[in-house]
Amino acid sequence: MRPTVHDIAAAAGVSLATVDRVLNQRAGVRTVTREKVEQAIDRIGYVRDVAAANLAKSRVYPLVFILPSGDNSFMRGLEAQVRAAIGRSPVERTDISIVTVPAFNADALVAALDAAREKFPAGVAVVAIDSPDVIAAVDRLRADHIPVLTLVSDLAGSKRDHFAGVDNIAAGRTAASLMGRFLGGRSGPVAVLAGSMLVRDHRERLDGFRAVMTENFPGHVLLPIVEGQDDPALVERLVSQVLAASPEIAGIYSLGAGNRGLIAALKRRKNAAPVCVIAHELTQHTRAALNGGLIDVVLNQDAGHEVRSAIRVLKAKADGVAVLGAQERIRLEIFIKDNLPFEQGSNTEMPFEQGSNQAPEQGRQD
Amino acid sequence: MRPTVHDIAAAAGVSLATVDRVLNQRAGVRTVTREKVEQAIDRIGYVRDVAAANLAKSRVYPLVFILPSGDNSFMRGLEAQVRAAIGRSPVERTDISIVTVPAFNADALVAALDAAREKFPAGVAVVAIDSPDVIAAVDRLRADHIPVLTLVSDLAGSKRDHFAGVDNIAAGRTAASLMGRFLGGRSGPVAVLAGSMLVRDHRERLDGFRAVMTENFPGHVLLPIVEGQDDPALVERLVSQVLAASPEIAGIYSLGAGNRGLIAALKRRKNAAPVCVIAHELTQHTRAALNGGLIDVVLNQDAGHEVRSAIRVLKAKADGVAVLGAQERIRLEIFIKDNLPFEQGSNTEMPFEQGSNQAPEQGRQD
DNA sequence: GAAAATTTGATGTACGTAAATCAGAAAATT
DNA sequence: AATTTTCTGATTTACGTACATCAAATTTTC
Repeated sequence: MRPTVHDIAAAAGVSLATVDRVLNQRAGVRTVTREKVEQAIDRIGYVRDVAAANLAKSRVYPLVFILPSGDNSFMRGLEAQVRAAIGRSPVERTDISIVTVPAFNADALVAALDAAREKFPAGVAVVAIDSPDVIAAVDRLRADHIPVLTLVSDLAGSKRDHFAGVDNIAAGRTAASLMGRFLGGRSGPVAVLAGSMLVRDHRERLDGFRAVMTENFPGHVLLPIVEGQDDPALVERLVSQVLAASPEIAGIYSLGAGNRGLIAALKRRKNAAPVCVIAHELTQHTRAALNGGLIDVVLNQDAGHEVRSAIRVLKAKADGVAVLGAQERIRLEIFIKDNLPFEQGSNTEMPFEQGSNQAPEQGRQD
Repeated sequence: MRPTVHDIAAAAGVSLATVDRVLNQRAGVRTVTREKVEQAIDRIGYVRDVAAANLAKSRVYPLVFILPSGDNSFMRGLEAQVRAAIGRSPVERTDISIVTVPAFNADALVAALDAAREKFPAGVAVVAIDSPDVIAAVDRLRADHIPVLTLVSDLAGSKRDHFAGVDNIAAGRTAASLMGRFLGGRSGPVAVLAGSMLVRDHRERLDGFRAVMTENFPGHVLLPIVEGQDDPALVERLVSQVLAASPEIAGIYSLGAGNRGLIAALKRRKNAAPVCVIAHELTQHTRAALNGGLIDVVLNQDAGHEVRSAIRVLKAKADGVAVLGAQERIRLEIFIKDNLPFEQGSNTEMPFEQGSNQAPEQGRQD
């Protein structure tokens, strides 16, 4: 049997009330007594039963998610995952609010972070823009002991507690490596399409891509970076211009969003030499393009996993408990036509029949 | 506030005791009363507080993991992950026992399954061998209402509740697609190295690989399948023979284990034409070979994720509650030299200081 | 060495559910 | 209508922790 607070009391030779004072750092315990209790705690290997503690506290975790607004399938998918988490709130004891701010606007983000701070939430998750003002705003939250987690794009130099997102340098390197090998002997320049150099994830992807291309595939010239602001309409115009200007183009690496525009531009480009296209984030559009052969590789981060991980980590940070590092690693998923997962509709297995504890007869629908 | 059993009682106009009888399907409730209660339950949207219920029940989940024994890095890694889960037992309320049986031995597996059944565990996870006897043994467990989960290799035709593993047909297809594209213009036959055709995961990988190779890359002849029994020593002998017999070989797909032997054989093969090598499972050996350029791609399934998912699913099945399908999808990870994750040592972030609920000062070591 | 301040103990209630007991009410059977 | 059987209500204890209150013991201060 796992030791309880009573066992601590007995082991330390003190009363339950004193154990409670130590465990929950209440005042009024002499240092000697506190040490006696703490020694007993790790002597008998006590670990607080978080479930029971939360029950007693009627603990809820008010969390704030700050996401960019705008017409961006990936971010809207991310928001949908947060909404799905809101649906699980009663079970997970969370109270999640979503705040959207204009994309690539540091001032708006700072305002949102400061507004969140006023409400003293148990944690804040934010898709960060890399700027000193944003770093300062994040550090203000941390100064108030509010855990902060960066989502998708990190914020180096800040005091944020955790980053839930992929290794974007590795993503860029992977894209370059696959691009180079897929192109094989073919020659021709390669275009890189980004959203904005203001966000760290885009910069890191570019750095990784450029490093591997210049080192391992110097035969392919990199065309000047195109910044499409993650906006499908703008992306389409810009890509069309690039394709017209460089008809001998061999590859395109789209490291940001707005791929709808990229795909539209590619579709209008008939009877020309094949282009190797690598894009980020699996959406209905990139999925269709992958199946249709317009895109060769999609690099993806699972938004659902990111959101669930973010919530787990923020709750753990709020409670001051450790997180399982391996579990919270966000994988860079590589999709080609052949390993596309089925589109998931309703994604629960074996719906729960209220009030039934019976083992189900069967349930095989993976 | 989330509704409780008391709210059900009030809403249905019955007593708490009756609500309890309905919720836990105890005898002695008239059908009309039961229906009245059930209607009240979904009218007010009651969801059982699993944490409180487990607390009241002092519930523990005895689980059995049946794994193949033998000198196989992947399986030993899987076992290590189960042991790690045993370390978390007090927190997760599990009581896990590990049973190892000789690999590719259906009779031994059946015996282990039947032995597990005697102990009436809350769930059984098994790395399945595809055979009618094993299917029958699994179905005997299910007949006793014991949830069964197949791990790594599935068991079609059985009544198993869930499969925790990757889509192996997609894995084979992915390997073929990458192989074909990496080979580019180069010609030459491709060798396939398997463990045994007795396990379904190996067969499915082969099927997927073969399908894409013959359809999209008919220029490459597939050499006869080599079965190395996942045994490094045997694999080394067999691969050396193949390399000697077909010096013009262009690619090798190792879809099973025992890659230590493959790597050793490749190392001994000096100054010959480059071979594109795709292998499964990231171990210290394949990782080193990937970094060293001996292997081009490693397809992987995260053993830690598989084990944690298996435990979550078995607990859910034992309680008859729904599982989050998306969360339990085991990803096929594709590793090339450029996206190898850092080797994880101790994998917890911010060790918990006993008895402290304080927010930590900082913690940035991703 | 007495008063004041601090520390400790004892005890009770609460969180939401499970499980048991026993008395009483309502049905079904004769 | 009386009896048996089945169903329902009321109440209590428990799980492990949090939190509050008040009394008693100990230490500190003057």
